[in-house]
Amino acid sequence: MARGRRSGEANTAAEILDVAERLVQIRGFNGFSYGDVASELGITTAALHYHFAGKAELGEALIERYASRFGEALGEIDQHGVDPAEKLHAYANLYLDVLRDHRMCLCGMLAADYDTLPKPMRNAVVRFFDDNEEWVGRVLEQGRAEGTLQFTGSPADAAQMIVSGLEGAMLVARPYGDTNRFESAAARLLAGLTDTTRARRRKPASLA
Amino acid sequence: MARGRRSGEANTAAEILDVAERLVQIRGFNGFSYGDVASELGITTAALHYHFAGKAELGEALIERYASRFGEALGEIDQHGVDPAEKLHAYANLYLDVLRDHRMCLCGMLAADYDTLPKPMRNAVVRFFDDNEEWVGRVLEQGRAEGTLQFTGSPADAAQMIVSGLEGAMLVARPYGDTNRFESAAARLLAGLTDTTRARRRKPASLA
DNA sequence: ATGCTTACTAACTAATAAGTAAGTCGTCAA
DNA sequence: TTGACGACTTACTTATTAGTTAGTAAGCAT
Repeated sequence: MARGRRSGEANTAAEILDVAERLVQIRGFNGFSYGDVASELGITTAALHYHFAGKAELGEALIERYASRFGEALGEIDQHGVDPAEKLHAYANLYLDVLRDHRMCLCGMLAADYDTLPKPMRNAVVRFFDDNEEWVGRVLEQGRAEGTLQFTGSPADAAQMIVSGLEGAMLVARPYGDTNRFESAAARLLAGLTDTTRARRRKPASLA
Repeated sequence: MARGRRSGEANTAAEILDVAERLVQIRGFNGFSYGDVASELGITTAALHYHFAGKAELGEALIERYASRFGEALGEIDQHGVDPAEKLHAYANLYLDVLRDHRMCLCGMLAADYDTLPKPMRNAVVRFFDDNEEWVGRVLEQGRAEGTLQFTGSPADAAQMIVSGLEGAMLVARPYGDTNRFESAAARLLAGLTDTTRARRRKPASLA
């Protein structure tokens, strides 16, 4: 035990990730520095460089951990939630929990910063969305097969709208500091799939 | 005339806003510097400070101009678009035009950066969303009155979902570099309002 | 022609940024 | 008990940041 020298005695790498994660979710990847993280933990920036070679590597580790936790949460929903509609609500609640912490989704924030990110981080961000959409798509497919969910077009397409809709609802809710805004938008987003009075087979409306 | 001394002879303040606007939309407010703008225009950062006291003031001017242009575009839709459903599609196309330029909505981007913004910029960002939601809300109200648009709850609530849904669709589409992603999500978002078993075709507009 | 204003530049500064090299201190395995 | 290792710190460097100060060239009004 007590492998470190610091008072807290805990796993410094994990603490760095905790602080950096919160800062990215609140301030964006270009809105925080190694100095911010270090001073909050009472260590030096050199210590950060010891654990994570650079900001790029820290960022990668951040997404990796976030995605894996998110994946675990999805697994838990799969185990507990029976009804696809319930699964979707549980999924939206994952976002709500983040928002309640006054945070943006890590990857939603990084999507905004996308053009400034190192390539490995970019790839990891896209993978996060891919994985999420795949999971939501499977739930939608299941719901349609069971007859409890209705939507037009492919499950993948509908999943894209759900995921990006939730991300957008978080994005806009934060400036208002109002979780109700998110809850209302999320509910409306999902209502379109569970409302049985909605049309069943309409032509795929096109923009423009 | 020819009040400036630079070769291009044009309005430097407007050029600064043009460059800064693009940089914010692509890289975020913390992802560009006075130096970036200045070097792109072939002037010094001191010249930027002459026109805009600081980054905060530049940011304010950016939002003000963007919001006013957006407001003009909404006014044009009001003049030309008869049908509320068409208005909504025209509204979504405003976003699509931005995305085609590989940009995020200025205020969507600033919503991500919100916690790091000076207070005047924060207020201006919220005002942008308020104005947009108000406009969309009015269109929804009109559509419901005409019977061409259907939705539950208040128009303001539904407008919130539309606006944040479109912002999210832009946010997520950019990492994929795929405007189709946005178009598909936007169409689906609006389909929920126009697409019911009752309204198969839009009826002739009885109101302007 | 003189002075005022506009639109800048050159040349700084102080603060912060990420990153590096070398050394220190405690723990553990042999 | 020693010496390797892990987890740091001290003390830097180099680049970039926003911002300032003083000066200057050109045009305009009087």
